[in-house]
Amino acid sequence: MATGRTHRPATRSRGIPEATVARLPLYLRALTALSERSVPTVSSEELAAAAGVNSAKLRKDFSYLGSYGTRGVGYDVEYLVYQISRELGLTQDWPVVIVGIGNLGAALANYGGFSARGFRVAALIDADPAMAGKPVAGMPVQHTDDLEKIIEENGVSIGVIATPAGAAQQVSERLIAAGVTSILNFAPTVLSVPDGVDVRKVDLSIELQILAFHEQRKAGEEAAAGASVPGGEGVAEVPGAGSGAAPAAAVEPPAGRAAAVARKNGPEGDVPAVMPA
Amino acid sequence: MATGRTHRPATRSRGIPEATVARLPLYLRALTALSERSVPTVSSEELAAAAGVNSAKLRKDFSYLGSYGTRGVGYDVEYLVYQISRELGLTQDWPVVIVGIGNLGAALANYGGFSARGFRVAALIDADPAMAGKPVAGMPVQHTDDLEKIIEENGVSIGVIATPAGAAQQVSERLIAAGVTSILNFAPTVLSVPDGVDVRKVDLSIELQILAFHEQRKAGEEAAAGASVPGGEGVAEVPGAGSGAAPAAAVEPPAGRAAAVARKNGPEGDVPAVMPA
DNA sequence: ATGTCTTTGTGAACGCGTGCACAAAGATTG
DNA sequence: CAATCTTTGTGCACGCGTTCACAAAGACAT
Repeated sequence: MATGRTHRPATRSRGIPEATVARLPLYLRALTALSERSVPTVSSEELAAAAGVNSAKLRKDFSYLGSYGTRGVGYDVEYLVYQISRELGLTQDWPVVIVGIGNLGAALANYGGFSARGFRVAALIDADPAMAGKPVAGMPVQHTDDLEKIIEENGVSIGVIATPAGAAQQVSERLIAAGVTSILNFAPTVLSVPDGVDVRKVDLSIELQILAFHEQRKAGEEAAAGASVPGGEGVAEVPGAGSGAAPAAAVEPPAGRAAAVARKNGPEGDVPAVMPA
Repeated sequence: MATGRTHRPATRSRGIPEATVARLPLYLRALTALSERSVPTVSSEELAAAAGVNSAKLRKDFSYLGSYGTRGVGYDVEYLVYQISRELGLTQDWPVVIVGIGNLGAALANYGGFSARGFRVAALIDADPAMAGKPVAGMPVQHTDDLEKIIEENGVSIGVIATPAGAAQQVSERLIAAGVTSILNFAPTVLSVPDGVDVRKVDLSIELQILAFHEQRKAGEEAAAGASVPGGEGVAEVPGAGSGAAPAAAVEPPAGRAAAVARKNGPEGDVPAVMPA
């Protein structure tokens, strides 16, 4: 999953553990699918399988919401859909703004999943004057100058940041000053926000790096365990055809402990692309 | 953060806790920024602040990697950058494929963060024949028919799925059969994969739902605590101008316990958009 | 009405992650 | 070389989250 956790640690909300809250949308999705197939009831076992979790965990999660099941039968699908929706606040309409209409921002604006669940894109905002007025996803992009006005007029409390990293902190401050109290941040930066403001982070490159870690570990284990293909430097014609991955080129050797003290910009030369990692 | 966790629970890899691994990319980013500014060393306190974590946590995290600091001084930036890069496997080149070149897939292809950190987009794959050959991010889209061939020829072990929900499971199976062992899934579905395959999930609508939960809770607390604005149904002229959010319309009342048994498609009518939630 | 069978709801144990607080280590100064 | 000061590395305790396992509750059959 590509979701980091930037949350106040404890503050168990109304007794519902944070971990449980994070799973409720998962259950809701599975239940919605069942509802569409007109399935009247489900057991914890079935629903857990559909959501990809342990059935005991699911039952405990639901127990925090109340006793909504019937022993010997299971859970009423429609009823549970409503209860979870209500608990998550999806029975309300949440206007959101997307700031930063680049590749990602435009994709988010076009993403159907938002409107499908009670989230209404109230406005698209970008700092580029050339973007102003341009329609994206059937909606004219507005300029950053009007950010505060837009937030207040629409009663927006949730903001999505899809700007380059450099602009994210400042944008978040303006959003918060205007009344936003929840932020979904796609920019690869750590946002510092005052207490009471929730930030959730989606960072694509971090997710890939975590995968790379496990991938490397797998490759290492494999090499260590089965001592097959012993010819270390053997010329592999078709690299990794089949199982094991085949990393292509090695990069940048050590560089010596505290050697390079004042190097202007190391060989790792991160020329910041559209959105630097 | 917008990252769910779909991971084998324990299996502490080589003694490095999963939670630590998830933070390493964060440290790496902060360190890279310092490196670019030619800062030679940092204390755990400074680096922790830059990464947005507790300094004790950071030191403990680094202790899993080894003793790379110098007491009384701090950590050598360049050296630490290398060590973390190596630990994460970023000193290798990781070819990835992106499957599903819709709005999101195209945005991902254009996203600079990938190539900036050792991840090379080896191919873009889409099931739509009309897309085949079309250039996206300076690279021709290839058809799904060639998926296996592409994976094997390029030694790809990491796949990114950005297809509609309905296609994701099947795509994952083909990727895995062809040799992919790590998947970053943007489709709103629970993928079931064999042991040994890592899946990380990025789900935009889930992140928003979690924010909505907290947002609702804040609004509730506010209403409960400060009994100001007592006129429950009072007509708010400018909704939520300033602090509290202003949810607009209420949706779908209860529906009565086990009443609606066999409803074809509830009022929640989820007409699946481009990417259904 | 009684018994059986299914499935929930939860008490309890365990393990991981976090954060405090401090001793050990090394740099630096006199 | 000794004293002081800074900062790391970690032992320990605490709390959250997960999982097991089972008693209680209700449906259903007889």
